[in-house]
Amino acid sequence: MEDYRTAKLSRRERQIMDIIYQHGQMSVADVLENLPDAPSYSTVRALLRILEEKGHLTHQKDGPRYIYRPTQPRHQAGQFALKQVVQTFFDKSIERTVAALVSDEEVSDEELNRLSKLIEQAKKGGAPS
Amino acid sequence: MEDYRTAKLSRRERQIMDIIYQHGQMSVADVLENLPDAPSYSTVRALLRILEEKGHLTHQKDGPRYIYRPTQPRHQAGQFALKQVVQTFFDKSIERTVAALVSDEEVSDEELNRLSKLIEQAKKGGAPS
DNA sequence: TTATACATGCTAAAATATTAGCACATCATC
DNA sequence: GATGATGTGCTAATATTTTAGCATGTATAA
Repeated sequence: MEDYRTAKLSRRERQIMDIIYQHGQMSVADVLENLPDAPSYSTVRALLRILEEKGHLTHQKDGPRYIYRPTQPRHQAGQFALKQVVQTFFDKSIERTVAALVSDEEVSDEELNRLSKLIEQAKKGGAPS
Repeated sequence: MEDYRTAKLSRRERQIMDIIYQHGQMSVADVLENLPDAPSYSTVRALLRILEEKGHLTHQKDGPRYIYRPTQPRHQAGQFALKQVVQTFFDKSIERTVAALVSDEEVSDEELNRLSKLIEQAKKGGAPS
């Protein structure tokens, strides 16, 4: 399976994929609403059709309208996307990436505690170094 | 300042920005080597010129040749890119993002320990919840 | 049932991105 | 200083993306 961001997607196509991944599944009208510099309804439909042809989306019917969703599972696409960011901006270092995550936002102590637990669990469960 | 992934960049333009962010700075030949489905030398030069016009790159001379580097600092671009991935694939949850980071790779215990320290420091130094 | 709103199927025009080619400059080397 | 290798500046053709429009189907409500 391939990262759709590595795939040969055009600007609009990528925008649409991002939006649909964020929301899970969407109708044409939903996509149109969430698309910056929104083009026409026809335009969005054309792009969705192309993305389906390329294998990145499927649709099912919901009454008269189509509901589109990604073919690749969200968690998998997320792993790829994350990996690419880590590689591009953080020298493939998970540590630097996490540092950026906890420094940027105002992360609550509560959330930091949950992160600690998370890492403790990884220590127990994960592969030995 | 804006995320260059949100900006109106074409497929090739984005590829090039990613490659240059990853390496810091590059000559035309360097970019060409690292570009998938490599086009011609002329093509790469044209794209670099466009990216410079759009304000995403600058160049300086290194003897006879141009060395290109991003105008936006890497750490800043990284923050934006990371944020977008967190929003698109992990419901804006830092916790889920970190979970994905430590689950995907074989992360060493050593690295996990460093992560623990990192988070402890964030608890002390960060803004109170 | 019939009119209306809203959906898709298909086609084609317009805009943009992608690419290559030619002319000219610059550096290193003989 | 001539010559070849390797740069850039600029221009134009090609391919792709992006867009809209018209014809047609389908659910809904009067």
